[in-house]
Amino acid sequence: MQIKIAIAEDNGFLAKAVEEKISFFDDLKFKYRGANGNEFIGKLEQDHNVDVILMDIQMPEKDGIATTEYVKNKYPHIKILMLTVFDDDDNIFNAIQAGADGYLLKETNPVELHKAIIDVLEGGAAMTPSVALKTLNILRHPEKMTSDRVQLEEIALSKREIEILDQLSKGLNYQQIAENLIISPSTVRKHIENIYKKLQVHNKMEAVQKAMKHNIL
Amino acid sequence: MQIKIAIAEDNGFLAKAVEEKISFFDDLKFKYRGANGNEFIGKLEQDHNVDVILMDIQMPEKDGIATTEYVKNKYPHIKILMLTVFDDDDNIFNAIQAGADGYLLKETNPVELHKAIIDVLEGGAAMTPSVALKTLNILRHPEKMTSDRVQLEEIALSKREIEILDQLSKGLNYQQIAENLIISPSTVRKHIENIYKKLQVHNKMEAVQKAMKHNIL
DNA sequence: TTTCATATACGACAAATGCCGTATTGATAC
DNA sequence: GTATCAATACGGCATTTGTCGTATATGAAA
Repeated sequence: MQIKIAIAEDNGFLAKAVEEKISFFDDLKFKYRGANGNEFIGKLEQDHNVDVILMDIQMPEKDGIATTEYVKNKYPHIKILMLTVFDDDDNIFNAIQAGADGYLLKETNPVELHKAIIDVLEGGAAMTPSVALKTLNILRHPEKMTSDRVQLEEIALSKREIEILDQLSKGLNYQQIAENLIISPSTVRKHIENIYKKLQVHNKMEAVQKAMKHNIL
Repeated sequence: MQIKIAIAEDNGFLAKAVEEKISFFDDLKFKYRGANGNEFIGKLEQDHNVDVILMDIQMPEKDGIATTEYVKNKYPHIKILMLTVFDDDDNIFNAIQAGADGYLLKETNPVELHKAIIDVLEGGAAMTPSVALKTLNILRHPEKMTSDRVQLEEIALSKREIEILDQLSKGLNYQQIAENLIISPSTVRKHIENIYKKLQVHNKMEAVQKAMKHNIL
């Protein structure tokens, strides 16, 4: 028996790309697509013999979060995989609250998409590593969940800089960080100098505070 | 460059099995194993040139959670993957709080283990679908998180000390704090000296981190 | 009443930090 | 093919911090 899949996605090109990924696998069958939340729900009401829905978040009329909420309420057995370009905390959190069974980024390759579909049908959850990381971060800072959770402007720290900032936040000094990362203390200092410039701060504590506020740490 | 892997696992057979899984891949290199938390930490102190640690939870002497906490504090750059048979909410939650970068069940096959190792090294998080599901469930019921959990021993800081620590945490220096509290910088320094003694730390960042951990701030 | 904790304050010294240069290499972008 | 960025690395210098020791005043606890 083939797994029946429906797509909710406004962008025609992206929808086609996803359809194509699905077509690679014999056990997957694309049924229909809705170009926005309301249109999709309309089609679903007509034909709800669907196993998995691949849902975009940003859609006109009714967005993916609201649509997920509606569908999960009326057809709780249908699995929903969010498939989106947005991987910010807010969207992830809201999608989970709405009842999504997984959260994938659009760059996900066909094999991973296939695996994710199987995973959710077997009762698990699926997420790309970067999203998994964000859910862990939310779990690590429960106090932030209740609060407003306003998304601040992105601050572009490099991977190395975040690594160093993380160690700074633990109270390690330049020497120790240098040893851990197997680089020279001079380099650590230079990295920190650059971090300060980017965050517009002037000492370790301010840097860590600002980073936490922006959910970088 | 090969990825250097250490294992913390008390059961010899299971440790061997994991070693074997690792040996399938040319880009992975097994370095050493500790049969309990303390033994493992001993070896790690000798040789911390390790990229990823595969950590069991249930171990004598010092369990995987406590060991993870210790390692993450001293070597925050080293990635830790929990590899265990327990997939209950408490263990998952505690492992995440301790700083684990991923949570895999022992039945994980070599290919998935390999992918998980790559994922965490690339800065993501890795988890098996059933665990991912549990984290989503925890996120869906945040009210359970606020409940007691683990209350750490009380630490008796005076009112003045807390006041100073609070300002420290904002990134203010001695001079600024002195002005705010209308006392001499010398006094601020002495207070901070006393705070360090009480918290058994040696710099601002550690003091603030410890205070936050104990809900003083 | 005497001890203890707290808050106040200063001096000295070594270590760490913040801030300014400059410079090379490799990867990515245009 | 060149410009930009990330990561690496060093030197210098003023400031800040961490750790001593010492000291006085006050209120609470023993």
